[in-house]
Amino acid sequence: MPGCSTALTPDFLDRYLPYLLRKADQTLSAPFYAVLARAGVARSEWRLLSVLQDLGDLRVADLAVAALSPQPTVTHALRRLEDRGLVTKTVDGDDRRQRVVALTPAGSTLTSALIADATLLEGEALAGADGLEELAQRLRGLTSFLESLAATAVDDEVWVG
Amino acid sequence: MPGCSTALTPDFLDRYLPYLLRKADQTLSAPFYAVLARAGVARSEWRLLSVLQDLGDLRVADLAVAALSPQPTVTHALRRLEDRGLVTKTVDGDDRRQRVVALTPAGSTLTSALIADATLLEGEALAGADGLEELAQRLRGLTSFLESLAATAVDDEVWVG
DNA sequence: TGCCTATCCATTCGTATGAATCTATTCTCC
DNA sequence: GGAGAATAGATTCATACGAATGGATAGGCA
Repeated sequence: MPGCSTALTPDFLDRYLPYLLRKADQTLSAPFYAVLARAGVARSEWRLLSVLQDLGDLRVADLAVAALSPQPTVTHALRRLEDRGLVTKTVDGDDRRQRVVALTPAGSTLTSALIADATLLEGEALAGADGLEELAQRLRGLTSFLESLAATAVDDEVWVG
Repeated sequence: MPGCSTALTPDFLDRYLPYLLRKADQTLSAPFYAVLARAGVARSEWRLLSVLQDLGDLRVADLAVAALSPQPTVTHALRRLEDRGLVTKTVDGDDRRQRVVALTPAGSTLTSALIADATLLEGEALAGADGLEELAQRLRGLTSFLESLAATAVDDEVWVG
């Protein structure tokens, strides 16, 4: 008999934080993904647009970090957004390797509308849920805790290996 | 001058729960993704394997729901896993449209090892962080809250539209 | 200055993805 | 029991993805 019908690791997922985080994200984001589809904006593109609107002009590398995306994915998405006239890329004056990415007025208008929709939908979905600010605070805290660990680990590598 | 150098929606992302959830997930999961890459297991495949190990044999549709993946993505990934001898698909006796997916012994062994690694890495990363059980509890609560809302909305559609 | 290394971003290229669609099977109701 | 609706999952196909790599520029050092 190939296969085992009994779970050998019961409740692993229910305690595994990445699974819980992803599930909460998907459940919460699902309605907004429909908005994005109607606007013809891919999720990877939305991440770039929202970061640019939030943080202002950025270099490609910083954009990749902030948008939680690999750099080639960012470059590909930027080309699509540039073709649609939503962003511009200009060579940095000081360091000509760098490209500064900026929203165009059209891009900013579209992104503002999307952010408004996202905020509205999030508000609707979370109306009645409590302790959200604390949840957000815990998530920020967890992430910065993990990032500081990673930074330490990198330093160790430099010293040891 | 195309582009606006000032952020028009400052701190949107820092308050937007899906962004915080995704960022926490990626930061926490990064080390394990390296393990997966070494094992030659794609993330979409890992999600299927871990669900099967956790919940036991499942139909394709249930697997898609539990793995948070679209059904065609699941079917594609299952073919790859079947080719590698890690899962089997058998036609259900009662309803011959349904396929029951099960881990093979090899699949179960591999998945157990991956889950052990995931658990270990998670433990290392989170050592020193506190309030994790409460965070997990809040995430489970948030997700089930959102799911119950969605169920209500669907019911409303049935009654109204 | 000239060379070596590091960094930034673009490009290549094979693979994964998922919306739309199709086939097979089951259910419903007359 | 037969027609039509509903459901499970496979397939198609255009596109996105991202690991690996390349080309261009900058920085460090003899």
